[in-house]
Amino acid sequence: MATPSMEDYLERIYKLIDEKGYARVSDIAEGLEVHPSSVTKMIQKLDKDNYLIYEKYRGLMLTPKGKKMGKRLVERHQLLENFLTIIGVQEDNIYKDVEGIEHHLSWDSITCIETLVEYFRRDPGRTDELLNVRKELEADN
Amino acid sequence: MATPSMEDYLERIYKLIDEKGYARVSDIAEGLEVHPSSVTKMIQKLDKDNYLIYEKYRGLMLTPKGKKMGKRLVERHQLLENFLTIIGVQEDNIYKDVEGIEHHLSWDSITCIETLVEYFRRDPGRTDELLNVRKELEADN
DNA sequence: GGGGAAATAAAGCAATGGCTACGCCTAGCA
DNA sequence: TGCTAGGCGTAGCCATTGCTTTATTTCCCC
Ligand SMILES: [Mn+2]
Ligand SMILES: [Mn+2]
Ligand SMILES: [Mn+2]
Ligand SMILES: [Mn+2]
Repeated sequence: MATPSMEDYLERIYKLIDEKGYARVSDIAEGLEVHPSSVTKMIQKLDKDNYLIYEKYRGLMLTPKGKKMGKRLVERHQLLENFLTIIGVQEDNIYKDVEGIEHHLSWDSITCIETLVEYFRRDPGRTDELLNVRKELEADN
Repeated sequence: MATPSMEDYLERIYKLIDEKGYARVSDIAEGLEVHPSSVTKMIQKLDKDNYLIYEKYRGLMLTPKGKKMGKRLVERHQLLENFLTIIGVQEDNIYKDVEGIEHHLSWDSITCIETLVEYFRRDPGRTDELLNVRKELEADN
């Protein structure tokens, strides 16, 4: 099982490879706001757990396992951002909240949230009605 | 700011006082599945942070701050359980997921989830429609 | 007053993951 | 082709968190 931090690294690495074709230590470090030496250490851990193949000074390649997991992690993060956006959470809170909760939800829960997001996507009227509920609750207090 | 573990202790303490009128070290320990010495230590920390007033061998009393926070924590936990239940997460996953995410959501997010739960509560037809979306998605794959 | 249960203190441990300092590699330029 | 700057890696260290073990203290009730 990957720790929260391992997931954050893997997520970032997958995204970098997806967008730029490669993931350098310095880019990972910058993205996660840690020092490069921390990245090297974590990469070695991810290698040991077979998420990627690492060659010193040569870069890294995600294994099938790492690719699959990375993809899921990136999608999960995006899904949760969408979810919080839909239910009306303030922009400035979303990223931090997602960074926190993403590591603590079962895949069962993720699937259910996916369904929920799709539910609101299919009929924008539903979002309007949700907003109405919100307004009523605010008026009440 | 309280750490996740501090929140878990405070939540449990509030609940015990609410249900039995008092919170003994051994009950707290049992509920959280830790040793009594761990409880004593954490109680001292909570005392230092003014969530409660602690007298050795005499028990503890929540301060207004502690009461207020404890109440919010218990309600937050319950809300999140309701939320996951509504969207169709399996019983067996709910407790663990809630235990994890509850510490990582802003109060803004909590409020929005409250609204969402109320949205489904007001019209059970909405839950049915959500279930329909789910079935369609399942049929698709 | 004594026995036993409950609570506390002290010490230490393990996991995690960050940082600093310094040394090593290599791409790319001179 | 050799140098070197900057990227990368290693080693050692530290902070945090929260738990355990063990030993001692206190309380309560007989
Ligand atoms: Mn994260
Ligand atoms: Mn993320
Ligand atoms: Mn919890
Ligand atoms: Mn809880």
